Amino acid sequence: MANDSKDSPQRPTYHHGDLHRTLVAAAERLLEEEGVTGVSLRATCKAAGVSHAAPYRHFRAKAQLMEAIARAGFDQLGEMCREARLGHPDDPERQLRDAGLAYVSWATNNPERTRLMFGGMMKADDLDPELHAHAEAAFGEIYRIIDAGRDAGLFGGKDTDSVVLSAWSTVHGLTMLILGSGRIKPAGPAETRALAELVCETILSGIRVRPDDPAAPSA
Amino acid sequence: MANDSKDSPQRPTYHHGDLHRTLVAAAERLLEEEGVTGVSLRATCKAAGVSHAAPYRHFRAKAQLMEAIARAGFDQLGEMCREARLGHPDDPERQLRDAGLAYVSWATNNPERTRLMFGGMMKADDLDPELHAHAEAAFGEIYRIIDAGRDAGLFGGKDTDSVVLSAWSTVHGLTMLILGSGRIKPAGPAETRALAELVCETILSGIRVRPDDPAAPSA
DNA sequence: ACCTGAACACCGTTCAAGT
DNA sequence: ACCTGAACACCGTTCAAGT
Repeated sequence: MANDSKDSPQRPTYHHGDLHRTLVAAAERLLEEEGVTGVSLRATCKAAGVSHAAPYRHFRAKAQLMEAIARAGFDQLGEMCREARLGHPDDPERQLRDAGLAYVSWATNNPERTRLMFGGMMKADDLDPELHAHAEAAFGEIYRIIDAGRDAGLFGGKDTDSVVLSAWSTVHGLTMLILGSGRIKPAGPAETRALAELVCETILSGIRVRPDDPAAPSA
Repeated sequence: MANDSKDSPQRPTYHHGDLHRTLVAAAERLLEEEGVTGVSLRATCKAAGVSHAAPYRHFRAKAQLMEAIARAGFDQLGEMCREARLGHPDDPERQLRDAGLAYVSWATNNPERTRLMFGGMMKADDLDPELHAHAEAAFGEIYRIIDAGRDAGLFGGKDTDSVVLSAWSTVHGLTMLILGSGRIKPAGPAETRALAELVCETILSGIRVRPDDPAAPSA
C-alpha cells in the first residue's frame, strides 16, 4: 500500500515528496548548461515536472534557489582548501600552493557555479546571512594555512589578514581572468594548472620571509 | 530654418538625430543605478524617449549596446594605466604600483561597469572581435611596464607574460573580491586604496629581483 | 533612413482554487 | 500541506506600417 515512486516515473503522487532537492538539482544542471544568465525558474520547473508556481512553497524567490547552489559551492571550495591544509601538516607553503591549485581547478571545472558565487549576483539584500557564513568558512581555511606559516616564521607580512588578502586576490584573480570575458584562455586543464602554479610561485615569493630580511648575514 | 533641438526639448523631429549615443548614455545611467542585471532595453528606451523597437536600427541586439559600454570602459581603464606608465619614466616599479592603484580605483568607482566587463556577460559568440582588441590594448600597458622593468633588471620571472599574469591577477583579484559578493568590503575610498597598496607591495615583492638572487654576495 | 505599434514567446511573482 | 492555472507586469526581438 506504500505510495512509492517505483512504478510511475512521472508523478507518483500529487505531492512531489522532495521538490526542494529536485529543484536545486534541476537548476544546477541548467546553470552549467545554459550559463548563469540562462537559468530560469520556469525552465527549472519544467525540468522538474512541476508548475512554475510550485517553487514558492520551498523558496522565497528565485534568489533563494540560486543561493542554495552557491552555498553548496562555497562548501565544496572550502572542503578542497581544507584537504590541502590537512594533506601536508607542518608544510604551510605546500598547503598554500595546493589550496591555490585546488581553488583554480574547482572554479574552472565549475565555471558557471563560480560566476554565480562571485559575479555579484549573490550580494542582494534579501539573501540569507548564512550564505556569508559558508563563504567565510571556506576562506577561513586559507587564513589558517597562512597563520600557521607566519607562526612557523615562513611567511612575513604586516599581519595574517594582509597576507591572506594578497594570496587570495592572486589566486581568485587568475580564476576570474580565466572565467570572465575570455581574456586568458588556457587550452585545457594542464595549461590551466601551469598558469595556477606560476601565480602561486610568484605570490609565495612575495610573502615568503627571506634570510636577508632582518639583516644581511654577511655583515 | 534649421531643425535644431533648441525650442522643443522632447522630440525636435520624428527622427532622433543621435539615438546611438543617447541610448548608450541612458543605458550607462541605468547600469550604475540598477546594476548589471537591472538594465533592460525597454527601460533604456523609455529613458531615451523612443519606442522599444528603435534600438534595432542602431544595435544588432541588446548585447551590442552593452558591448559599447564595455568598450568605453576598457578604453578608460587602459588610459589610466597608460598615464601611470608615462607619469614616472625610468621607474617601472612606481609605474606598476600606480597602474594597480588606478585599476582598483577606477573599478571600485565604476562597479557595475566593471562587473559588465569582467562578469562573463561579454563572452558571447555574437560580440564584435573589436571589443577584444580594446581590452588587449588596456592590458598592453601593463605588459609594457613590466617588460621595461625586466629590461632594466628590476623584475625577474620566466618571461614577461608570466609576470604580467601574476601582477594582473593580483590586482584584478582584489578588485573582484571587493566588487563580487561583498566578501571584502572597505569602508571607503581611503581603505580601498590602502588594500590596493598592500597587495601591490606584496606582488612587487614577489616579482622584484633581489641582489642575492644569482649568487650570495658573501660567497 | 529612421521610428512606431502590435505581436510573439518568454520571464518572475502572486493568488484563488484544487487535491 | 502542497501543488496548479490563470493572471499581472515585465522582458528581448521581429515586422509590417507609418513619417
